[in-house]
Amino acid sequence: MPTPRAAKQSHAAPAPREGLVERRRAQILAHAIRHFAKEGFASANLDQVIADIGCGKGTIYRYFKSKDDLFRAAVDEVMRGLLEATAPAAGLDPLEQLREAVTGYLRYFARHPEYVELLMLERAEFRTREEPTYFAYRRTHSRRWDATFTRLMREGRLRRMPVRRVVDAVGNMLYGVLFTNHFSRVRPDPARQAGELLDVLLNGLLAPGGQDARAIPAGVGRARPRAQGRRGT
Amino acid sequence: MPTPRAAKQSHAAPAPREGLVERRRAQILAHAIRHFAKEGFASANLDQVIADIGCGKGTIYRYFKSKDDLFRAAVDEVMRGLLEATAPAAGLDPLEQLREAVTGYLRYFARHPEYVELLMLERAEFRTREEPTYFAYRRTHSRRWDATFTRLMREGRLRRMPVRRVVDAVGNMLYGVLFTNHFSRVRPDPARQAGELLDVLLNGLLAPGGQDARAIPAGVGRARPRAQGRRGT
Amino acid sequence: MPTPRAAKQSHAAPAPREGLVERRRAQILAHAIRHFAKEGFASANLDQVIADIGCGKGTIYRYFKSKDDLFRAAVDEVMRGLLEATAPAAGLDPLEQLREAVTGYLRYFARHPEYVELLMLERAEFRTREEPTYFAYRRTHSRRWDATFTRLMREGRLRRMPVRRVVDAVGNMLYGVLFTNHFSRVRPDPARQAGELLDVLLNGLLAPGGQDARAIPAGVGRARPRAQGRRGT
Amino acid sequence: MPTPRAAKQSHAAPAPREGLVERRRAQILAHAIRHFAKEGFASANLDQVIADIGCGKGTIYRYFKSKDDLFRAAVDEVMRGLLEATAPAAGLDPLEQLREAVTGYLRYFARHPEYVELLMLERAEFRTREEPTYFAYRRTHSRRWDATFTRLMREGRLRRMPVRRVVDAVGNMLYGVLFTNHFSRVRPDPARQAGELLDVLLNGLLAPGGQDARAIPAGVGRARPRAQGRRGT
DNA sequence: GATGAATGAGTGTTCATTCAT
DNA sequence: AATGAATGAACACTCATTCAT
Repeated sequence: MPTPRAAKQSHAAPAPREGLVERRRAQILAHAIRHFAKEGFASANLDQVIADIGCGKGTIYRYFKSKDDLFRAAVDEVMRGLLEATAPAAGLDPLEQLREAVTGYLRYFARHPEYVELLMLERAEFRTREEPTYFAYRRTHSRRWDATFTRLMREGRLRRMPVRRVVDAVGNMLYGVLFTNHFSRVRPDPARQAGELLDVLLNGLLAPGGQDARAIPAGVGRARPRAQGRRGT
Repeated sequence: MPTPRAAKQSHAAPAPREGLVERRRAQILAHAIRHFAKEGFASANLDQVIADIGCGKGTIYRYFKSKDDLFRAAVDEVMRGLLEATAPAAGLDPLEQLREAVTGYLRYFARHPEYVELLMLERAEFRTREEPTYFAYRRTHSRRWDATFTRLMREGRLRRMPVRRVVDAVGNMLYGVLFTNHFSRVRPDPARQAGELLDVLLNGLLAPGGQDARAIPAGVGRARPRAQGRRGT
Repeated sequence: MPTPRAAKQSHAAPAPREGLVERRRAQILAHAIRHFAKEGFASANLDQVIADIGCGKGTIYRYFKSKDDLFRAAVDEVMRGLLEATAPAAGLDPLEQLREAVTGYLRYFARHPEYVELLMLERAEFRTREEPTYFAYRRTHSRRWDATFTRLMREGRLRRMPVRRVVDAVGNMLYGVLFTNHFSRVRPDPARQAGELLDVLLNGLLAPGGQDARAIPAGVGRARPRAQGRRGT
Repeated sequence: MPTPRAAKQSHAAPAPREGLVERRRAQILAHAIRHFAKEGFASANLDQVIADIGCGKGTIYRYFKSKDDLFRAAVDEVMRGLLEATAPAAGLDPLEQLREAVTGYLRYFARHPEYVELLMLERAEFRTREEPTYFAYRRTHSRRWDATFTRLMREGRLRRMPVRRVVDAVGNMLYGVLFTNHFSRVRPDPARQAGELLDVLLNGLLAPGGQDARAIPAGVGRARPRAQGRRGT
């Protein structure tokens, strides 16, 4: 008993079910991410990807213009997820918001270790691209926090310093933690690690009221007597 | 009495110019680093490298077993330099030593921006290797600081916390700064940046004596109501 | 009811021309045999092969995994033909069967002189392989004759001796003739040569009833007084 | 106390001991034979040869013009030995002489299995050469036997047939045995095998006085009614 | 829409040979 | 005579991309 739509698939089926195209794309993307993460960009073989998916070679090229394109889409997908995972929760105290975002960030990569690989790969492979997606993302995204931190300084809760420095401090720390976690075997709990990390960042390493406080680093950068050699490079 | 070196040759004299081999190796390495940094590992073309050097193709293979081997040697070279650049200066106060090391680190990569590329490339290309050279270096190298930080804590100059956390905090921050510097156009002065960076790390972001001090982050990690399960993807 | 093959394709039709793949494979094989025979394995250049065929380089690799693989396939092809050419004709007297097989063998290589080259090449190039294809073929194939010769002995038509010796005598003679024919300029008629060859093998070289018959060789192998030098080997 | 010849070796020693050059040549040749036999011509690596010998790369080229030249010399060396091993013993009955020569042939290759490899390699590699050394050797060498066999026929001890056929029969059988021995695991005693082999060759396979004697093969070659099919290749 | 056979540019690597010392 | 650093021609193999069916 043919359905009404049966006739039109007589010898070539144009989208039998709605959303099939979207699902195909997502399927390809998922497999591609796995392969890229595992093999690296150059070593990843599209033949293996299609073998995994079980489709023909040409099919991938219906959805993505090229291997590069596919890779970019994969990275974008990762970033989209990261943006979602670090979206500030409304209605919370700013510092709580920050803690949530940091936790979200750590949890995101803890759940998808292969995404860390993608981040590295992107930079390694697309040297021509002006700026890696991750840093583009970070630059854009971090603006969300500028106002927050500025306000906290005005309220006297944060020390006064260029707001960029605050944002970068958090961003850099997170980026470093990302890879340290990835390469070490330990898989710390994201929430706990977010707490420890923010504890250091907010309160600093020095003992409170100690002799060094506000002393040593303040001296830094004053005189630099040592010769720098050929500055250039 | 013949010259000391006369005896070792039975009746023939190869007698290559002394140090020629070492210089060749260094020359190849330098050119290779430049090319890898600029093109990436996979895209780097050995034909171009030899064209630059002005030697035959086989020559490279006299000094390095393969392209991989050449790349590894390049990374090792970078690490050797980094170790040298961050060697703790004797006779300084520990925190001054730290400041010197951080400055050395930043200055090293400020002078050789292409080395940052190498670091990324290594991770991207040699996914089979258990641990990237940089992290192997860092793990080994950071032990040098364990004793120092432990003592500072005992003396009450640093807050008491697991020493690993301190070391990682510095390492992660540096690693993050490395890439942020690299991808942003700004090229801050290493000594100044070391100072700012340590200021944040040592003193923290919070205003001294403020309401938040030792409060917010402490609360972190207490309750984690959300289910962690392995959420799927 | 759709055509029988309609069901197997969901909604797309690759539908390659039937037999195209097989013909391609055969075409490549034929050209490869010619090239290998003419140039030898190591010197044979796949670029020239594809130039002859008129296809792209990758095409060969769709059908054969490597140059080695291609060569092996070429030798196998030769052996397949040889097996066919020497298949015993049913219903003939055993000695007539033998004559037919020998003729078939000689005719096969007389028609395809380049196949002799392949046989030599295989041995020369694949020293790691336990046993050359030709000898593997011969070992297997010669079993077909064991029963025949055994019966002939039992019937008193052949002299009693280990059946292996008979089979080997024929096989060795044929192998020798193969190369002698190949390297000398004469191209004797296969049927005539088979007759001459079997005449010698069956009747022997000695004059009938002569003084030497069953005498000289019988003495062989009795005492071996001469020193063998270092036996080793 | 310097010898009179001491002065001339002041800084380069031209042939300190007489015969050193010859010994060097022989040494290189011996190592080369081993390597060629083991690896094949194309795969044999001169670097390994010199490593084995313990001399410099250039040295080989002082003694042999090229790799080809070295290989040819190696084969010639093998043939020289074979000629020696099969030299007819004077004062023996011709059939005894033959038996001795055959035994010598088999013993030679039994002692030096790798020489068999060389024979194959020569043919495989030097396809341009008109005639392989082995067959050139055989052609020349076999003339030694023409007179002998002719005389035996005249004396009625051998059946009358073209003398070439006799010589070839022996030569082909030997060549075949050579490889059969080489590829099978059995290592028969040369003298015994020579006896068995000559027994078959001289007395034939047929039972004496049997029905088949002088019958079957005689009919061979008469009419060849069978169609040859597509003659070409 | 889907397929997979065909393509060919691109490149790492080998190794016989040369020659300055 | 001997050495071994340098050379560069040669070649198998890969894989992203295309397109006829």
